[in-house]
Amino acid sequence: MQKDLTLAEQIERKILKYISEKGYQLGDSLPKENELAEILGVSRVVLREALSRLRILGFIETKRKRGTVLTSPNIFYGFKTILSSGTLDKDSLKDLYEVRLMLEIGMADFLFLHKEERYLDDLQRIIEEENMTVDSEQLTKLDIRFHSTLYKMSGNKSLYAFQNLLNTLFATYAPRRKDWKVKQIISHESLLEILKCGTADAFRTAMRLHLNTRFENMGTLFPEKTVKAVIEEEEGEE
Amino acid sequence: MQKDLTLAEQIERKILKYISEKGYQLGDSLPKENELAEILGVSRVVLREALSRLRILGFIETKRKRGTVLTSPNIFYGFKTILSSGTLDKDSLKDLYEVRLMLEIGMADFLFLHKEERYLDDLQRIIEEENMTVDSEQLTKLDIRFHSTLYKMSGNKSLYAFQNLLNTLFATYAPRRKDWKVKQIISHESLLEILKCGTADAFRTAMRLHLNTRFENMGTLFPEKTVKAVIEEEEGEE
DNA sequence: TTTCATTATTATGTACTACAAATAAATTAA
DNA sequence: TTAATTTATTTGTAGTACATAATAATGAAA
Repeated sequence: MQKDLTLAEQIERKILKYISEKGYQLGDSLPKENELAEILGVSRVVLREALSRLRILGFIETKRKRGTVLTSPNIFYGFKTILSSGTLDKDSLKDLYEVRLMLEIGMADFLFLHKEERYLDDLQRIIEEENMTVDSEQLTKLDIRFHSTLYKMSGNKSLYAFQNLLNTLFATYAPRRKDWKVKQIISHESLLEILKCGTADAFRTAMRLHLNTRFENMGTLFPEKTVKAVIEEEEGEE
Repeated sequence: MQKDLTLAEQIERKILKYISEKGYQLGDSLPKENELAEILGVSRVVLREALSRLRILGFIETKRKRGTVLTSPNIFYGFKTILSSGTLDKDSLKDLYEVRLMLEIGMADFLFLHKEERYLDDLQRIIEEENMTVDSEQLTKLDIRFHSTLYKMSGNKSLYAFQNLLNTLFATYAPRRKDWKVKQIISHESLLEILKCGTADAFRTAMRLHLNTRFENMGTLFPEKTVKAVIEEEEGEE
């Protein structure tokens, strides 16, 4: 196999193995660094590098004196760093933009699965606020809140976290056109109406139409897709 | 703000800043560790920890003697580690399972946008192979290939990489029921037919029906959703 | 001169030690 | 009992030394 792993990377896995073997739960504390280093048979420097890697993935949190405690790994931890580093290439940016559109259209079934009064009320309130303002900036905020509420309503926590990341990303990278509100075919009211007494299938169609401006803008937002998506084989190897 | 960042984390950002300021391109080499440590005014240990963090995110690759070279950050690098660590909690697993369903239904528009003969031919070939076997394992492989081809056809490279990860994940965590093939309402043939001369809207509906077994199985695959998705505010802070 | 094997160089990888800093816990004072 | 202070402990940072591996340089043989 590929044994060109650095020691720190090997230790990283060993720690994960150690955690699962010992049956540690979330919130539990690991042995202190000196002990763990001895247990795993490496220097503290290497151990710390391994711990650092686990920390960036959200597996652990460390505090002085308190030690190393297990936390729920946050899938989007590294994701966030990359997004905020500004080094994301145009293609990846466009990819993410597309993914968001897919998700909003594809989440319909789960919205109906987790439909609750409180969410519908929230949406209703947002719509009412929208009808009371003409301020472009305010409308944008309300629009984000509307869609954000949908993500929350989907009952998918990971998805919600993901969406929050993308919101901040596209707020800077993909600003809206001035006329986005005017050109929308399907309004938020219509979407809410379907949510209340329609079907998932109808919602998908409506959402697709609602997002028409986003689809249209894609060409101008991400003009030069140079690499024509020649996807080479990178099947999931261990 | 939150200045409780460890020095290594600060240096991590400083390095990213340094890279962009110096105008380094992909493939370029960074100064060697000793120099960079001096430039940034920290010890080599801290620098190495920062570099390690960047390496896990895919920003850099390091090799003995050759040094540190810039690489394209892989969004799913950390993702992969978490998935393969086996420490992902049930809820997150279910979340990802759901996300995949959303994506397959929501990708319709992009399939029609990037429709090409070669993809349709690929799909056709897979279907023919399916019709020639009754082996359950073989059919599963072909099913994965069919859907994988769709992801590729979406023209979204990131999405395709993501899907490959999920494939390996759910192959172990969410095995199929014996009768999955029998109970499918919409066949691969039908999907292909719609791709050839249908609409995105029709494809969405068809795909939703095609995935009906997946939707049904979700309850049995992920029984105890303990935490009732009480999503606390974690808006995208910097 | 070309080719191959050997040696030297160099940058990363690992280890050890020492001390700084922060904070939970213990202790003392009010 | 409560608040302030000290103590002990654990992570965070730094410096140094050496191991290891990959490249570059050297030299011998064809």
